[in-house]
Amino acid sequence: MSDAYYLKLTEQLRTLIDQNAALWEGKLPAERSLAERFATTRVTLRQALSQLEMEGLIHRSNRRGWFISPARLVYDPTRDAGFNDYVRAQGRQPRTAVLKLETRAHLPAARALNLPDDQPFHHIRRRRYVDDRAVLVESLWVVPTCAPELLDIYTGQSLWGLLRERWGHYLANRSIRMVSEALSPIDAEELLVAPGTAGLNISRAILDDQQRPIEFDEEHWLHDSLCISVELSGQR
Amino acid sequence: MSDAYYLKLTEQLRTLIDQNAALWEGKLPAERSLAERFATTRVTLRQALSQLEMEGLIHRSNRRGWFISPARLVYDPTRDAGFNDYVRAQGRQPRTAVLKLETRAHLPAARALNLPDDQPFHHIRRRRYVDDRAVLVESLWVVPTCAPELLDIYTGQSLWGLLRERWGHYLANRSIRMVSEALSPIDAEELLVAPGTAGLNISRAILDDQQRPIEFDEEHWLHDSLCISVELSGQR
DNA sequence: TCAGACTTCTGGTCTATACCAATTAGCCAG
DNA sequence: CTGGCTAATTGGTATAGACCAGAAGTCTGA
Repeated sequence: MSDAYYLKLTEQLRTLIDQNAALWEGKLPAERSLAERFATTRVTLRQALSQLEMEGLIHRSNRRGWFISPARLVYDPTRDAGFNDYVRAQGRQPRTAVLKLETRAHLPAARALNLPDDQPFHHIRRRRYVDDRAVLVESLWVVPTCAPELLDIYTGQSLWGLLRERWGHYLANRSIRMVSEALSPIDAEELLVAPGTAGLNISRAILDDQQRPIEFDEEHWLHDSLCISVELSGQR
Repeated sequence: MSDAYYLKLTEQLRTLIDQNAALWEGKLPAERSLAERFATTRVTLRQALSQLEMEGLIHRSNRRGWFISPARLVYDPTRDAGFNDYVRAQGRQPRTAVLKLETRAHLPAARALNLPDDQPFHHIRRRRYVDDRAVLVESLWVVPTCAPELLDIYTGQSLWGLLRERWGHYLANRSIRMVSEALSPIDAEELLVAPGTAGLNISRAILDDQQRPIEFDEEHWLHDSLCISVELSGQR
């Protein structure tokens, strides 16, 4: 049972990776050569690699091979510090690419904000990077009356900052949901990973201090690239 | 690329499961019979099943086969409502089994609470069930001076309730961390699943209102059995 | 020097098969 | 009906080999 070869292989690979991380510059040797080195099949080798992938030690990019995963980004979804700020605060390099700007209806957003099913939203879709690795894609659905000219002026900055400073919205009530998932083919492609890769879905519904709906957003993270951290003090 | 057969198979299985959920009483047919039905190999069939497993639609128990996963439990790790309470509030049946009671040092707990490495703790290890399915194992590490006779009187009730009511502790400062993981062989065995199954690690360090360390705990959940939900309002 | 075509390498997918060990189902005796 | 043994079933693991398409590296000609 627990004497399965692929589990031993997993351990051997783990130490091998530790030792040669610098030498390999973050990229593992080809599967075929690793399989040969351990005198096994690619199938079994891949089973072991998948274990390490689930642990978050390594990951693969498209068809380019296996890479050693960098340290996880620490992220507090309850704070509205901008992505750029807290990535830099951890000594990493953030980047954002805007993938889509449009206005249309979206059922999950409508449901989450208690609006009619055909309610239109300003939709922003963007991909975020840490040190040039794409780690998440997200879709933001903003109630148009809260930010009328949003799509004309948006160029990749912090949306919550805009909502607060330009339109004076007070993002008072946030309802946050986190679920592990398998990335959809669409999300996976935008993140340059295989469809079905493990991910984490974080979505928020945001209302102002008078319970008026403002925004709904949905983030799809690579599971190995973040560590969620929440600090609570005082009340209750 | 996206025309892979196992992805189509995944979709076919998804609808097949939807249709026959009641008929099968929660347990899928044998892999060999499913593979035959779809005229493919067990290898490919298992690849498709693994996809659905990652999505959280199905799961497997030990060597007993594939089962349809029940709805996720909604869980707010920032509240200290007892497990039993919120499981019942969702119309499910909770159960707890105490696996171990001991006093010893534990490095991660000491680190998290800023105590010396050799600091001893009262250690409680328990397994929790929802509707008779084991969904998590957890270890609690309590500073002995905060609850001297804990191990003598503990019989499976709410630990936080005890700390509050019996010893008058005010659990004011909580630092929570959530990370996806692959379940260790030990955790996996205690949950009756295969080693390396996808899981979610939730750990908390708890201090009182004067920053005195009280407790550290670490939960290992099956990834498909929970939906984390946090509600925030007002401040900031 | 450089863009573009060609070749090689490599990961992604799939088939076919086999053995083991744990679970389950069936059978039999008490 | 029950307890225990046996046999069939089934999931977990592993081998060996194959093809494809994308990525990377190489060569060529302008």
